[in-house]
Amino acid sequence: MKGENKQRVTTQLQQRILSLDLLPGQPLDEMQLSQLYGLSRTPLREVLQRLAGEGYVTLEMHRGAHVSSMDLATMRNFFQTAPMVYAAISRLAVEQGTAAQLVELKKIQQRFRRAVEQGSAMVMVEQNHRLHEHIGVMAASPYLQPSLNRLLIDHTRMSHRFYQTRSAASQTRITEACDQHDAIIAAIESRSPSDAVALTLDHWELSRQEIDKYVLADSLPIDEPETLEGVG
Amino acid sequence: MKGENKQRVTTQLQQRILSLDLLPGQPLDEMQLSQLYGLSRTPLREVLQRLAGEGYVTLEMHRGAHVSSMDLATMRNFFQTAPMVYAAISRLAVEQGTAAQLVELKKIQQRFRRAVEQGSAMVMVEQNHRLHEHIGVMAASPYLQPSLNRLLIDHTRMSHRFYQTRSAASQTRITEACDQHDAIIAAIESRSPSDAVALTLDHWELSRQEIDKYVLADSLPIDEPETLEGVG
DNA sequence: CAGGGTATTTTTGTATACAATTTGTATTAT
DNA sequence: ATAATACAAATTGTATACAAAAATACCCTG
Repeated sequence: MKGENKQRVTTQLQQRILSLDLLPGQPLDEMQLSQLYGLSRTPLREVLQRLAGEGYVTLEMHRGAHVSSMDLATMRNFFQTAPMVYAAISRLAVEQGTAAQLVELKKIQQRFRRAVEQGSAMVMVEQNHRLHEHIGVMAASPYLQPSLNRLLIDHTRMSHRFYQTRSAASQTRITEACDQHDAIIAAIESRSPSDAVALTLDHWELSRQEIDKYVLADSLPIDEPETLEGVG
Repeated sequence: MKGENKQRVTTQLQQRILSLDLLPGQPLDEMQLSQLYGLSRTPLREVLQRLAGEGYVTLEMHRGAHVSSMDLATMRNFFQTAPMVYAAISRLAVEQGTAAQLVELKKIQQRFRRAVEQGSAMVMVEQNHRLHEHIGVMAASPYLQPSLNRLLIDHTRMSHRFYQTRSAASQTRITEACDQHDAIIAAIESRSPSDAVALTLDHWELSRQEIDKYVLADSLPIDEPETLEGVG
């Protein structure tokens, strides 16, 4: 089982980037990483190429790999794009998701809620990411998923502040977000696309309010619940 | 300039896949490709990893690379996703595109129109792809672009039939599509997002009608012109 | 003659060695 | 003292050689 090593390193690097252990813009030394993970440079470079394709890192000719940065221009774009994609993904998840996937989704939400109760920010960030990523899997859209995943990379990296609960108010917001997860899951289970979309947008708004303090931007027109529904 | 070789091979493989010279599902032999392009296996594998990240090929453990396939399930998904993403990209292109990019866009359209006049299907397919890809670049959205590019890969591969002009009717449709390009460009130039979106959806409908003969599916609710505009 | 299992061949995955490019530094000339 | 250039060090890109896994062919057995 030597081949699975590469997948392990890929996952680990993804997590280190999402957890801000590797900061945006930080250069990644091939030699250093290869001996850290006990892998030679050849497969490690392939991992980096893959991560570049997924948006975690950027590669420049003869200049190596850097953790993808988050400048203000891209963050503005983030606010314009996220609600539309999230809403579409939620709708598709309702329509395409399987029962088995719903079970898995509930498991992730359980882990998230436990983390909330224990106040462990790191686990919250991770499980929140997994939850939304899994909704993306349920949507089963090879076309939208890459955009969702790119959004989630930056959303998760920005969300660290959200879960750094210092005040009672932020604790309330976290609990609210957790309840929203349950509501979204219920909407998916009851096969109600419009509910899922509306709840997803609520969830987005809550998250947005926190981050908005740093960057302001208008959203694109997004999924409008009851127009064009089943017209074709 | 040995480093540019890799980029050349990447571009060439992309084009061979888009032109159906390499068919969906077709296995890609590393050794064969490497000596065809005069590149050793190491960089060629990195090219394949990159192409996998972009959706051109799929990689399986110990089983090599295959050209991405197009089954019915994903095609249904294609019809659900494409109009929404295309509309959003057009809107962003209006808002974000620069003057220089508009000049380049017109150049591509010129090449496309010339191909239409000369009836060279292959060039039409290629330039049509470039045109929509360039609108994606103008949108300057690192989040939506990967989805657009994945859509365009399959859209271009499906569009070959569209440009195989046998009847006078299909010739008419091609001319109409060409005129729609001009209209979209004009909308971008006059900075009218709603026009650009409406025209893009018209353009999509024309393309869709051709492909619809093979797969039928309803679209997601898509960009609704004047709702929620500048509310936040 | 058919089926299963083993050996052979082919193909993929990895490591190491080498070449080329970039970056940092020191020296020199103005 | 500062700027420019040449030189040195480090890092990335590529090729080749080797190891492991899968596909195939072959042989043996029933």
